[in-house]
Amino acid sequence: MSDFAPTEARLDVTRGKYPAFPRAPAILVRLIKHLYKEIHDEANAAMRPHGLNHPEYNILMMLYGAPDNTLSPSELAGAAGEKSANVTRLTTQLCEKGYIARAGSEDDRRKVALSLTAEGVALIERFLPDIVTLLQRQTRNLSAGEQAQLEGLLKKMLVGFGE
Amino acid sequence: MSDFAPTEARLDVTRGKYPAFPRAPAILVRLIKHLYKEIHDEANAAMRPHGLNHPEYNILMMLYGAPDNTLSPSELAGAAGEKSANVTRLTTQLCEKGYIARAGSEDDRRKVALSLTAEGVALIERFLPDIVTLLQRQTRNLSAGEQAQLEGLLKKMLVGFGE
DNA sequence: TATTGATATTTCATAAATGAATATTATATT
DNA sequence: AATATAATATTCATTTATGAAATATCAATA
Repeated sequence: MSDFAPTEARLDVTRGKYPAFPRAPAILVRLIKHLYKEIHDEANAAMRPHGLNHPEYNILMMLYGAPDNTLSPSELAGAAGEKSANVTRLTTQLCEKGYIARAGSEDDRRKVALSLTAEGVALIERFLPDIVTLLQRQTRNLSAGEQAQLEGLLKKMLVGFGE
Repeated sequence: MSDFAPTEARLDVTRGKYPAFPRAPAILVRLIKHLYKEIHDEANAAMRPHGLNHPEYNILMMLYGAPDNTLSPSELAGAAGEKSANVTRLTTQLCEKGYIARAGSEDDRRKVALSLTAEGVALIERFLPDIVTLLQRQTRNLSAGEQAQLEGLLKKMLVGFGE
């Protein structure tokens, strides 16, 4: 599932009817959407054998990337790109599975500290080989230089949001 | 919401613990995810005044881009990047709202033809100005050349999926 | 022509995500 | 200090999305 030609053809039809429709931005947005869906689906499939889905994987990885394996729900929401209500649900699930732990924060009693448990870390290190394989497959068509270039352009685009 | 520095910091922590984690691919995937979430949220917000959400918008636009404003559910699923079960639900909703119509196909009676109604076309042309504005804002940090470059790299990456 | 296998779509039960409202604590202002 | 404002998390009702199974049709072939 990676033929983008039909998408371009549809865009041409659209522009025939509505010439103001901006070709390049529309294509970019559609490409990002398609890539994300693929990433999401493949990550879901890769994580299923481990009893997780893509968003849960992400939550765990954000905590794994925190210096002390701990983040607050709002930090986690920003890091994982999830809405806070969803973070509550996801972390509750992960707590029930024993991979993370909840604790109140002392300095700011509004905050909650979400930390990986030893089991959580063990799980992560068990599935990471699969993820490494997946990431490398998903980017195998791009050279190192192209990856760097793409990274720069995506970052630049991202800055334009929410301002 | 567009500061990507914390993401990179987290990736460094991750790589400190698990050096095999590939930096560039991981960053790319996270960037795409963040961009998609922003695109999704902003499109949802932009479409709300028109009584639609982002996936419904997409369905309509895929039909608008079809030569005769008609596609089958499976074509629509591929075009919009939605699962077929979801396409059934979305198109049922849009039918109920009067924007698209369902008809059986004569040559292949398994197929269903989904077509924009006149109302559907009118709706699209009512909201398109908002979308044009949105698309231009979302890509305003990229020059035309950069947009073309980004398009090329994303397409190249997309080819790597599902093979 | 039966039979087998593939394709197209929908149904259904379940899971996942959202927006709005709420409760609680912190911070700023007067 | 009292009050208003902002930030943090959660709850809840609703919407949206998923995977697996079911239904119907077509296409090939034995």
